[in-house]
Amino acid sequence: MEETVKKLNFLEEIIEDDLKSGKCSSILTRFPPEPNGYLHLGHAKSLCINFGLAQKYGGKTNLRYDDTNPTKEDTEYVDAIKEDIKWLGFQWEKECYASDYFQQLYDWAEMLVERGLAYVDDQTQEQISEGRGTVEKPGIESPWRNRSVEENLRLLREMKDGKYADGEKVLRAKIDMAHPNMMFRDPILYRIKHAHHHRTGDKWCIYPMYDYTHGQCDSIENITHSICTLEFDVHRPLYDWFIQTLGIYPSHQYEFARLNLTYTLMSKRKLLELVQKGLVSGWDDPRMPTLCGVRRRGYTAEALKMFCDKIGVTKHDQLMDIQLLEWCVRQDLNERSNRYMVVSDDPIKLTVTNWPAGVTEWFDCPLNPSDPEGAKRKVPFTGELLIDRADFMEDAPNKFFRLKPDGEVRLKYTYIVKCNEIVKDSDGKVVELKCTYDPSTRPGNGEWRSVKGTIHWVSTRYAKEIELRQYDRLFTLADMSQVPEDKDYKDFLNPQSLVVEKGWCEPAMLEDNSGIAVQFERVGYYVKDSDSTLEHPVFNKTVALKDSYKPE
RNA sequence: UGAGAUAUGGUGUAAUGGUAGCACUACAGAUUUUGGUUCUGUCUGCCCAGGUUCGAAUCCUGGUAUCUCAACCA
Repeated sequence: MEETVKKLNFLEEIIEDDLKSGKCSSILTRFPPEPNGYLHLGHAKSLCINFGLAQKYGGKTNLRYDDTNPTKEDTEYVDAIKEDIKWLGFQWEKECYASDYFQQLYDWAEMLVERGLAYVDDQTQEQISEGRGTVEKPGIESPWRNRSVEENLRLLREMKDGKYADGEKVLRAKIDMAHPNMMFRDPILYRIKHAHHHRTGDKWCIYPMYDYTHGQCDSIENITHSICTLEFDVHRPLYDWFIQTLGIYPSHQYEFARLNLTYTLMSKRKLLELVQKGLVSGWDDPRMPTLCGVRRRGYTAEALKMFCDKIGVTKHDQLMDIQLLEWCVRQDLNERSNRYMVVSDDPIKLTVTNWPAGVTEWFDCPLNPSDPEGAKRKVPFTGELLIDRADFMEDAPNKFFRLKPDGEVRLKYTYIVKCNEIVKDSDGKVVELKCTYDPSTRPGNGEWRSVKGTIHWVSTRYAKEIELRQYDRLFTLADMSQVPEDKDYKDFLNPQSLVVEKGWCEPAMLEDNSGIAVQFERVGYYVKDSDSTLEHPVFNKTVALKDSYKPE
């Protein structure tokens, strides 16, 4: 009866070692989004790691906006990011902004200039790029590299004071133009941008670059473990260089593999393009992999966290099968979501010929069958019903368990009916089924009788018309990070990703505000009522039935 | 002959010199008032080649493959 102890991932090992060795007495992590877009599934992983680790080891996490590029950032994003983090159930210790530290960062820049470790470069962007060399060829030094400290200081101050136009000059660190790590070939520290910043307004016209900012911000906040994705691996030596050179609190950077999902685009830049070009209705379009998108689609925070827990934390690239995410969602929703019966699209009328005219019988049906004694909803049964067209088949194969001529089927939660007669229109299309019900099969009345099939139904008298939206994957290419060179990622947009059709539901569904939906077999239903004021995510009913039924 | 990182079933993830395990997927069966859920079973795996060792996914040597880096983005 050994308890299976969950193994530590490599970050947990590092933290436990640091705590044990006394390198730090408690941990402080940070979540550092740039407010230039909405959070997506990839961020969920980062969130779970940064906040989760801190929670596990009794530490804290700061929310820090990496807002060093005013031309791309906006308060709209700042607010949306907070909302998404809260929705996931995480609480940050301090809300910080890189822009809070602009003055400190600038003072350090002057210090570097004074120590001969930074200079103002007058080259154009193209010249700088050329001078940097390539991964295989060393770069060459800028002609401005050896200006005097006094001149550099004067120029830097003039840059700050707005004397120069955008792009005219930059401040660069003076390290090594032949360094094997490209990051060290005199990285740019400051560039001129006469742009309005969402927080500092017009106070600054020079803005620090990421590499010059991130480590110092971590250090200022005393972040013990700065956890980011793998592509920042090559930046780490530079991260350390600034901290060492400045002699400030030694934060350390650790990297993990970012999350990739099959059929899912996870690039903020491209998601922004989808929004801007109107290919989706917005960042919260339920087909988007954004947190607000999947939330609208009915995914729960618990499911996302379960998923993040399952995918682990490693250092090699991962392409997760989206089916694991969907499994987590079903797993969570299966126990908690309310279910209702819905009939979709082009239904068939089912008349119960031996049902007394005008009579309605109300059934108490469980909202969730995993708790049969739990909360109930009232469902009206009458003599005229609608069923899904897919639930009837005239020439049915043996394995078809639903309604067929002379066959029996249970109308979920109510009676067993038998199909006696098929009514067709002039085109031969089935328009009505005349059935008889067996009163002895009423649940709770005597002995229980089993039939092979159970189908959903709604009463024509009480049914509410709704809009059924069926969502599929937005993209058709399994690995969206591997779009072929000659193709545009938008070439792989799935035209069937959203199918809207008419449907009818039982009345109780429209009174439900639980906001919980479910998705089965990669297809989810999302329901809007006719006056379009309420959106009701709903537990699907026959989607799985239809999809998993394979004739022959 | 640039630097760095990483290699375990189809996909992810464990193993810290001692029986390669778990989850998802797929397939098969049982149960079932949703063809869902649940339960049971099956299929596939240590990048390659040497070496050390009684014993190697793990240690050593040499290969190979993949990813990241040449934005005044983060």
